[in-house]
Amino acid sequence: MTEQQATGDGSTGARPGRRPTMSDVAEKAGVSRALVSLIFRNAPGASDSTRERVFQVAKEIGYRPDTAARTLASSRTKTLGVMLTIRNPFHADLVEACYAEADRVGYDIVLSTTVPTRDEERAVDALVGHRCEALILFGPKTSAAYLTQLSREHPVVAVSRRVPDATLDSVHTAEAKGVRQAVDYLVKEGHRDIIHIDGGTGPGAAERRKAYRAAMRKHGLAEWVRVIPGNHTEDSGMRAAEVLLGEDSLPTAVLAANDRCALGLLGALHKAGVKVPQEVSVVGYDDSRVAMLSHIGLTTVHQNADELGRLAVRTAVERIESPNAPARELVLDPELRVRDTTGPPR
Amino acid sequence: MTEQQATGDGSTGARPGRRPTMSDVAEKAGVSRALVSLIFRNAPGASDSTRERVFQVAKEIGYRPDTAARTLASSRTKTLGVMLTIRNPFHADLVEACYAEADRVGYDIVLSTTVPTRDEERAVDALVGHRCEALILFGPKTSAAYLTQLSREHPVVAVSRRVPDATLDSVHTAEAKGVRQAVDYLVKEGHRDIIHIDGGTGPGAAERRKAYRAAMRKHGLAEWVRVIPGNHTEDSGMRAAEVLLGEDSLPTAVLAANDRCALGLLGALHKAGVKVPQEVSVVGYDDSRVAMLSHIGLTTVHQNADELGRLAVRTAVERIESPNAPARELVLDPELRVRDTTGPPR
DNA sequence: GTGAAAGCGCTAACAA
DNA sequence: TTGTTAGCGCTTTCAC
Repeated sequence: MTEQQATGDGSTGARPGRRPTMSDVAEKAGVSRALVSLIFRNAPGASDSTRERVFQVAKEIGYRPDTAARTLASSRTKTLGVMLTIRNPFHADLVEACYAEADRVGYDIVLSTTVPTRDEERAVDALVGHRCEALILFGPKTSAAYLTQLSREHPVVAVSRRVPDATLDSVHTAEAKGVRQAVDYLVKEGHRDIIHIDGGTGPGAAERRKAYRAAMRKHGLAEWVRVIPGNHTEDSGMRAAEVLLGEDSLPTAVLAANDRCALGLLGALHKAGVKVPQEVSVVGYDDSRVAMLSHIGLTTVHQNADELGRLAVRTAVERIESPNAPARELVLDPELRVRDTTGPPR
Repeated sequence: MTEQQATGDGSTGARPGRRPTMSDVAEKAGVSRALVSLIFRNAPGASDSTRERVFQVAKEIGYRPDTAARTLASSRTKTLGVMLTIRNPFHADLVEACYAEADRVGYDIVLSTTVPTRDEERAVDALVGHRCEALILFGPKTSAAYLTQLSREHPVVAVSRRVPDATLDSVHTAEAKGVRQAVDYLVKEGHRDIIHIDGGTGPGAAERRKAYRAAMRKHGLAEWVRVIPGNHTEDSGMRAAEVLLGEDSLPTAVLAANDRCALGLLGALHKAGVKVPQEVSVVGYDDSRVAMLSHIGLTTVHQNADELGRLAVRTAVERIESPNAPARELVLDPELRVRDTTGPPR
């Protein structure tokens, strides 16, 4: 690393001076503080010309409303809290959809991510601390008990996770249906030795596992059922590949836990010189936009992120408005998207 | 979509009731409010047993400190604001590194992302509204004037973007060095027809473009210089592929704007049946972890995200502590990582 | 449109 | 350890 002084005037301009308040704006614009408040909330009661002048002055002196003060003073924050895992590309798709819908319905969004050093509980605490009016949790892995408790205190919407017997709203895809489509398709192509890499405790994993077993049984393929432990990361795909490559023969098809897992698997297979789909077919799950742009078109079960995000926000807002309405479970249909990583068995 | 009532007790438990405050905790624990405050700030002055009891009670009644009130009351928030683009996988790497370092130095982080419907200015406003003590901006594309103005009002650290003559701190990679390494390597492999897909207004793009031209000239390859317009998304890689595939012959090597661009390019080339690296060599830039796990090992210029994030936080904190110190520019050396998308020309 | 006043839930400083 | 006090910057209500 090299360090150099920037070529500027030798010091940052950042004056530690007092940050401008609403009073400063009011004074400079020659109006009352109440009026400024009203204008910034864009409530009716100020003329257009005054409005404009106030905004102008605010800009000049660099005034920005203080969210903390605003939050504290008003009962409402008009804010939705979203918990996500920043490393998950599918979550990025969801976030974009949430913002779009939140804009439409007049809510702000605050983000809180889990990272290896920051668990879900901390992420949620941050959101609650910011007084979000509802929490939208992307694929929470925490216990059902925790979720239930949380939902007693705040409106909570779980995305991509079913919470059986829940007192909270959830929005997710019909996991079983997606898996069934994938298995049906593979069987139709002629596959029998179809294995599944498990998603562990990841969202939807249990349903997918169960659906895989059921679908295999339905096709009279019970004896071929095999579930390799894993999770929803690229790493688990790579590990699964290691396991498989260490055995006498490869299965003819693999149903990965999700796209990330499939990507890891593909990478490892490629490195080992295994041809996809000629030697092994691989199916993902999610159809996150990044996966779509992967080197090779991944056959995967499409989840409609735009719709999922939109519904999550809509559900959250409706829950805020009617806290006592019955809990709802919104289920979207997935859709198998056949692309280039699948074909007939070798 | 299907909608069903959850199988729970028919209603969310979310009681719209008052949220517990510090006073509630104090009362229930039989101590003073001041003591509770003190305990939650983990300041000295309470016995361990009291501490424990207070936390216990807080948990029971579901109390969480109110960030807004806390922020408003105290002059400091101990919070760093990070602006990112959620769709950018490299930013995910940076965020993780920032959290790790922030934890170490006792700061919180609040995230604000740009999405297609939310520009950088809005993202920054949100951060400032939350009274972040410093702003860390990942690859800001906004004008230098805006950044300069902003840095007059708040400590600002720009990551992955040089701001010439700046009054703000920046942390980035020596772009030119990375590009030079890539071109040197390609030339050594025998390439001459090396083109560059431009990163447009993206962070580092101008430097990379310039360095590409310089490196080509240095090798006496000035007549081969060719820059295709683009940006830092997968899409631009796909578009560039379209352009190239529509011409008489392909270049033998492509230096993509970044990994995402390279990924898009690879996907499109693959679909068109073009073999990489046999027919075309492709080099990315960033070495984001996702790219590493791509189907094929991408040759790319590695930027040390962990170190970049760590330094960004460190710089931000130092700036908060000494607002008038001279602005600094921290430059990390990149490193070419040769993997599987490059080889000798056809 | 103004001006005043109360209060949001907390911090911070003080005296007890 | 306790209570008290005075704000933090804003919203909200009210009379003007």
